[in-house]
Amino acid sequence: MAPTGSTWSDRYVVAISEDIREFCVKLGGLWFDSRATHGWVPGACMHVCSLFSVCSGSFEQGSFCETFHSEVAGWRNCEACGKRLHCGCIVSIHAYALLDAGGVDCILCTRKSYAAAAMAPNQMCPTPTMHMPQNVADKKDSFVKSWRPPGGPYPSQWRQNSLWSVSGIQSDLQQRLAYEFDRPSGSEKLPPGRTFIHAQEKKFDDMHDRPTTPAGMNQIIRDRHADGHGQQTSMDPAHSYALYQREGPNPNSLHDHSHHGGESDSTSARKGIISEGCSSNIVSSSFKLDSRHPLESLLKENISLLPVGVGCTITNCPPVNGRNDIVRIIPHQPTSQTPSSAASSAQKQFYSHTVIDPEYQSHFRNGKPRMDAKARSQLLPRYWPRITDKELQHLSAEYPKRTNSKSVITPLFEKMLSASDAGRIGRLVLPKKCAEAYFPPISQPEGLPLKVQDGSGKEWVFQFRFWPNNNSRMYVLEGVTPCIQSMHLQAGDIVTFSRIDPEGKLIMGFRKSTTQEQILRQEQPTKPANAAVTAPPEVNVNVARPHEVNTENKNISPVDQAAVGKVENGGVAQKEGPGTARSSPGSLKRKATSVGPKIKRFRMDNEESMELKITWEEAQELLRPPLKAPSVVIVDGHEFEEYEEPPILGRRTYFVTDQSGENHQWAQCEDCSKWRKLPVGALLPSKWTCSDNKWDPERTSCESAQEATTEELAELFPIKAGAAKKPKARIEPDSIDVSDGLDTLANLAILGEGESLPSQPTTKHPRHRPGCSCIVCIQPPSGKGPKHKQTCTCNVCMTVRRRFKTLMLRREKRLSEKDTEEPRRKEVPQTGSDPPLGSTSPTSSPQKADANPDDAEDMVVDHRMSSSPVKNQIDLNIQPEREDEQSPKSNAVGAARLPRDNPT
DNA sequence: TTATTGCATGGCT
DNA sequence: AAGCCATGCAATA
Repeated sequence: MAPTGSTWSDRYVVAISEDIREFCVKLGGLWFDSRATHGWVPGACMHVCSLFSVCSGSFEQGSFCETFHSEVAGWRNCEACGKRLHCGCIVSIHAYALLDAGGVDCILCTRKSYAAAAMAPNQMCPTPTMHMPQNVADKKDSFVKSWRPPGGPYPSQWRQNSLWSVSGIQSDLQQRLAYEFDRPSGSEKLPPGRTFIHAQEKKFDDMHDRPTTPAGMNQIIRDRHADGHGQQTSMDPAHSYALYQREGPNPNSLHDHSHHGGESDSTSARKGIISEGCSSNIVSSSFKLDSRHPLESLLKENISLLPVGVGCTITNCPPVNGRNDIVRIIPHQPTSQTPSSAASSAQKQFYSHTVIDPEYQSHFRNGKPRMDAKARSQLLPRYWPRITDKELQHLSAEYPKRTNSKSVITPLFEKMLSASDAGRIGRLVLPKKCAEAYFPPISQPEGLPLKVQDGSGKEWVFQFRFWPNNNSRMYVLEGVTPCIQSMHLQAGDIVTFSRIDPEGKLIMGFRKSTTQEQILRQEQPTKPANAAVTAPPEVNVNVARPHEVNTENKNISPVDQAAVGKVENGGVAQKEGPGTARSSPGSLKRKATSVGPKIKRFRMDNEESMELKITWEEAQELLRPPLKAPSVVIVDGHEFEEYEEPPILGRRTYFVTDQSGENHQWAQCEDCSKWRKLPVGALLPSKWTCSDNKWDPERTSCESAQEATTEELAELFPIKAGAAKKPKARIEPDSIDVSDGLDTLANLAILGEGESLPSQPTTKHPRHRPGCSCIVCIQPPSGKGPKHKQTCTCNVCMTVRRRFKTLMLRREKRLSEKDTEEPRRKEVPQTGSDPPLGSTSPTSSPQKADANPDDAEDMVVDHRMSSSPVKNQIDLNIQPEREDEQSPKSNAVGAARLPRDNPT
C-alpha cells in the first residue's frame, strides 16, 4: 500500500507483516507503527503497510479479498458454499469465520447458520459443528448437552450471538484500537467493558493451557466492545461464531452478564483476548515485538500470567495454507453500553485452569489456590478453589477413565453451604462472580438448565438462574436438593465446582466440614457419619473430608480438593486466603452465619445468655480430655498442651482425699447408682457401670455393696444422702447433678432452649458456640499454626499470658486466704488428708468452678497443682472460667476437700 | 394447608 | 459505602 497519505478506510486499517513481527494500525489520521517508538504518529505507516500496499485500493473499493492478491497464500474455501475467501489478512476478518473443526465459512453462510442460533439468546456456542448450518437446532437442548464452561481448552464457548454486526465490529475495532493502542501504559485508561489484552493484566487471571489445536487455527487476538457510537450494535453471527469458538480456555471467555441494572445479557460484552492453542514459546519467537509496543506488551503481559509450563493463551499456530500466523484483531462485541452494562462488562475474569501436567503442577504449591494473583484478587478468598498436586494427579488419573480423554482439570470455585443452601428449599446461592464467570450467561431470570456431574459420574441437571436483586443479580442453582442429599451435605460443607476439559463438563464435588462432622456427631450420635466421608476413595469427588490441603490427609478427594477451600480451625473453611491471617473474627462470624442456623436464631437476650453461661459451666465439669494426646507448645517458657480435638464429655466423678492422704474419686454406677471409689487417674466414659470398674475387682458388679454409705459420701461431695438412685436427666440449672454427662448436656440444651447446646447428646466440647472463649476455642488447630515463640503475640499467646498472670495473682490471693479456711476444713470429717487432686485427667478437666463470671480471664492452669503429667503445663483445653478449682493442691492442706464445689 | 417461587431485607465484607 | 449474599417472607401454586 501507499503508506504516505494512504487511506484504506476512514475507520481503521490494520496491517501485519507476515511474520507477525511488525504491524501497524491506522485510525483516523494516526498511525501506529510497531516499530515506532512514539506510539501513535500522524501521517502514515512507513513500513509494514507497504506489505499490503496492493490491498489498499481494493479495500477502499470494497473489493478486498474478493479480487485481490489471489495468488497470495491465505485463500480458502468456504466450507459451506465453497466461496473463495481470504482469511490471511487482518482486514478480511469480517469476511469469514473460522471453524473449529477447521476451515472457514464465508460470512453469509455463517450468518445463516447463526440465524437460528440467534433466536436463542444467551446460549453459549456449542461445539463448532453445532453451528454449522445444518446443525443449528434445538439450541436449548444442545446447550445442556454440549455447553462447556468458558475457558475450555477447545472451542465451543460462550455465545451471545444476536446483536453483533460487521459494522459494529469495525467500529468496535476502531474503538478498541483507539482505546487500546493509544495507551502506552496499559489498561489504566481502559474504561469498563473494554478489555483488551492490556486489560488482562489487571483484570484477568492466568491464561490457560490449551492443547495443541488443529492445524489451521490461527492466532487470534480479539476483543469486543461497544461500537464507537455507543450504540447497541449487532455482531454478525459469523463474528460471533469466530469469537466464541475460539475463546477456548481463556479466562476472558468468561461471560459477562452485564446485568447490573440493565439486565441485558444479550447485549453483554464479552471481553478478552482469544488465542488458539499452541505453545507459548512460539510467542516469544514469533512475536518479536518491541517491548514498547502495546501489542507486545499485551502479549507479554498475558504470557506472563501463565504459569510456567502451561500452554499459553497467546499462541502461535501452524500456518494456514502455508502462510504464517496472523494476528487477528477481532472487534469486540458491542454492548448496549448502558452505564451498568459497561460496568458489568468490566467484570473481572478470573480463572484457574489446572492442567494435569507434572511440570505445570510443579509450579504450584500444595494448598494454594490454583489461580493466580489476579484471580484471587477478583474472587473472594472463600471461593478460591484449592487443590494439591496429589489431588491433581489423582484427578488426572481418574477422569480420563471416564472420559477417554486427556483431561484437564480446572477448579473453578467452591462454596460453603449455608443453611439455606443445604435446606430443603433446594436452592444453592451461587457467588455472583463465580456464576458469571464460570457458568453460562443468562439473560432471563429463568436461566438455563445446567448439567453437572458429581464425582461418581452421576449427572445432575440444575436450573441455573438468577433473581434480580438490588439492581444486581443473585444467582442460584435450583433443584440441588437431590444432589445435596445424595452427597449427605449439610450446612457448612463445601461444594466445589470444577471443570473437566476438553469435555467441558462441570463437576461438582464436596467436602464435609470437620465442624459439620463434629456437629453431626454431637447432634446425631446414632446417625453414622456422613457416608460420603467414608466412601471409598474411588468416589473421591464425593468423599473427601475436610482437611488441610497441604497436609498428609488421607482419603482426600482430589476433585474436592481441587475446588475446595482449606478447612482448618476446627474444620471451618477459611474465608481468608492462604496468605491471610487465620481464623479472624470475621471468618468466625461468617462461619456462624453460614453454617448454623441463621445467626438471628443465636441471639439471646442477656437473661438467656446468663442462663446458658451457667449451664455451660456446668457442662464444662463433665469435660474430659480427648483421647488423642495433645501436642505441647511453649509459650513464655511454659508448656502448653495443645489439643487438636476438643474435650469430650465424661462421667462426673468426685475427688476426695481420704484420711490416709490417698486421693480417690467417686463415681456412680449408671445402673445401680452405687458409688464406687476409683483411682484419681481413672477416666470414665459418660456411660459407666460397675462392670466397668476395673480398678476394684471386688466391686465389678452391681451386686457388690457400696464401699461407704451414701450419707458418708454425701459429706464428701454434693450428693443427696439417701438418694439411692438419682433420676437421670434431672434438670436443675443450679444443681447439675445428673449422673450422665450426655443427658446433662441434652437437658442443658433444653434449659438453653435448645440453642446453646447441641440438641443431641454429645461428647464434644462445643467450643465453637457463640460466647465460648476458652483456650481451645481461640487456639488454632494443633499443628496448624506457627510455633509459638516467646515473643509471639498471637491471640492465643496473648490470652494465655493474660490469663496466666491473672491466675498467679489469684493464687497468691488464694494462698493468703487458705490459712483461715484450713482449720475450718479440718473440722469436716474426711476420708483422708492428702492434698486432693484437681483433676481426673492430665488436662485438668474442670472438676468444678465457682463459675464466677469475673474470673473470665483466669486460666485453668495451675501447672504445679495440676495432675498433668507434664509439669509446668498450662492446659489450653480448659475453660478459663473454671480456673479456681483447678488448683486443688493449693487449697488442700491436709484436709479432705471437695475438689468440686457445689456448682451453685 | 403446605410447598414453591420470587423478591426484599439487612448483616457483613 | 457499595455490593454480596443468606435468609425472611409474601405471593402463588
